[in-house]
Amino acid sequence: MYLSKIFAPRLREVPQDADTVSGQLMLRAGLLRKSASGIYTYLNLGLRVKQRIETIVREEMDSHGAQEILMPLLMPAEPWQATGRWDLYGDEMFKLTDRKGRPFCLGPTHEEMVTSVVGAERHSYKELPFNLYHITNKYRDEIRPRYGLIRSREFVMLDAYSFDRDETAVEASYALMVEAYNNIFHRVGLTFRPIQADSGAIGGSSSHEFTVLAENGECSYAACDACGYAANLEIARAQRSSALPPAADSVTAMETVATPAIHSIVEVAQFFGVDAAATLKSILYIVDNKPVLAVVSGDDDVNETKLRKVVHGQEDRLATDDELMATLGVHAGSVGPAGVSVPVVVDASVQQEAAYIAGAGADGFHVRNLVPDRDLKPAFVADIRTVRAGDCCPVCGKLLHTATGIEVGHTFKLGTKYSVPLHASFVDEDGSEKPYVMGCYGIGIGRTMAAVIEQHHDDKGIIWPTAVAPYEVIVIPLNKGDDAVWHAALDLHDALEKAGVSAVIDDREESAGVKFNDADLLGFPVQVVVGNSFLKTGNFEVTLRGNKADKNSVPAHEAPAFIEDLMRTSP
RNA sequence: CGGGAUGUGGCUCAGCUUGGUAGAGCGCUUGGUUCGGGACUAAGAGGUCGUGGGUCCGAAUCCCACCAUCCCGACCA
Repeated sequence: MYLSKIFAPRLREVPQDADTVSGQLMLRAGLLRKSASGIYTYLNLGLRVKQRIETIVREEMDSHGAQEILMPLLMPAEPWQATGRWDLYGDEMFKLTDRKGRPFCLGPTHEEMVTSVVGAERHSYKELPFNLYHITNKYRDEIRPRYGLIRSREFVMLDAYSFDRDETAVEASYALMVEAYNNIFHRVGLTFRPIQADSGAIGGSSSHEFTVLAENGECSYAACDACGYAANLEIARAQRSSALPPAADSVTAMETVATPAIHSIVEVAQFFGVDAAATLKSILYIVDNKPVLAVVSGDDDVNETKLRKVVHGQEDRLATDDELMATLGVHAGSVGPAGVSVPVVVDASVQQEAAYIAGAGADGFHVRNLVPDRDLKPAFVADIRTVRAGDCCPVCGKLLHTATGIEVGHTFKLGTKYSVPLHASFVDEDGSEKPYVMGCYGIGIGRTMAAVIEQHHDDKGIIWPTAVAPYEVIVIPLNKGDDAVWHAALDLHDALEKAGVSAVIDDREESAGVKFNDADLLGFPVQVVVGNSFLKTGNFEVTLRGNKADKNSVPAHEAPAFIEDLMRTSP
């Protein structure tokens, strides 16, 4: 391919609205153009990468027993209403109506659709298990699209759905998909780790996220290097390791202290001359329209996901100032946990026998010597704190660290959450109809592409892993005016193409510097320079984009074989 | 949804305070010179100044509304 013929307009300057390395590089290298916030056009080079990732995904899916289908993006509302997600998804779902006024949506995912398709037939247990997957666009009207392809409103996703006879059988289907996922992410060149995760809006019993380490990650997790425990911060557990409050003197009663203009935990700790760990933080939440007071150690943060689970809620949010006033008669800053009329959830790491300082439940006052065991009447005592770096691993007790990553894949065990409401059932051995036990498995293709760039770039540009590179080799003839150079370069290019190696030749009238910089920006794994050294010695200069220091001087006739060999032995 | 910012040739931005009819660099076209890490030179093309309205003799500039984009927040008492 002639470089001048590829529609991949490069940008010298960083586009103003790109907020991540991958986003900038995709725009700069001409892989992508933005159409609207969170909506992109894949230009040719970007499409090629996308297709290569999809090919790897298909190969692994097929070899792990899944079969490809294709479901519509535009879906009727009924199945969504049947599972309750029509409302649950809320504004995040792109909804529309047809000319007759019938409601439709642009699918944010496809559980309802596959389950309806499968449920329309009546299978025998003998035909189980089976797994259906497809790769298409998904639509989610994100509150705030961000990070280029990492959080967009239209995105390409693989999703696979397994159908099993029972809870035992689903384990095997799940394991198969986890294996396929591991293979896929290895093959595309990502370093990643599977972490335990919340199942969120999809629902279901357990789930894992496949997370690649990246600064621009949209997901935070805690991990233990000693035993391998890793979990999304939404659900991560830990042994609290920070300072403890002073032990209680059981005789001393709770005492109210005037604390004018003292609001934050930092101010409270300073005022009383204690560590933040000796204070309690009381925060009023509204969970499913009912108030719940969450109480954690002053140096901790409430984990809303955990809180929601404790009280079996669906949605939660912070109470507004007005609600706070109406419910507890106090402003933020003096909210206290003692003697309140709303349900109180106390974090399990709060010391029951210790003396804490907390808000007094009246503006401008705090209390000291609050002993939880004596002074609080919690509805629940449960783990509702967010894990922090420095906490200890819940499994082995070693130090936990936290990091952010990009969630590129997610696997869920769904149970019968969809098969029951959508009446998807099979006939079991005893002749009875039973709902399928389902699993679902998703991979963000565009996100994977972005993650690959996040992990494989330098200050010059992209460094594509060979497995997903839009082209594998770029041939750079310098001195285009010199016929010998040009023809040698073209011969190499043709020989590579004939050998099945995708190659680009930089046929432009540009100075050497421009060609080198563009080659580095575009990031094709192998660069071949045909220039002065060729004129002197007849050799090409072959380098890997990821290791420019190693220059290989290769005789022209040996170059194709050398390059193929080089690609085979490098990532 | 709240707060903030921005919107000017393809890109990055200046001009706006103090209204007088639009600029730079990059990119693009043509010619010449260059030719191993973003060359030089000459000549050129290219702009409804986000949209609509208002003020004014006159608006990119001032005022209002809307739209779009981005950032921050919705994370804490």
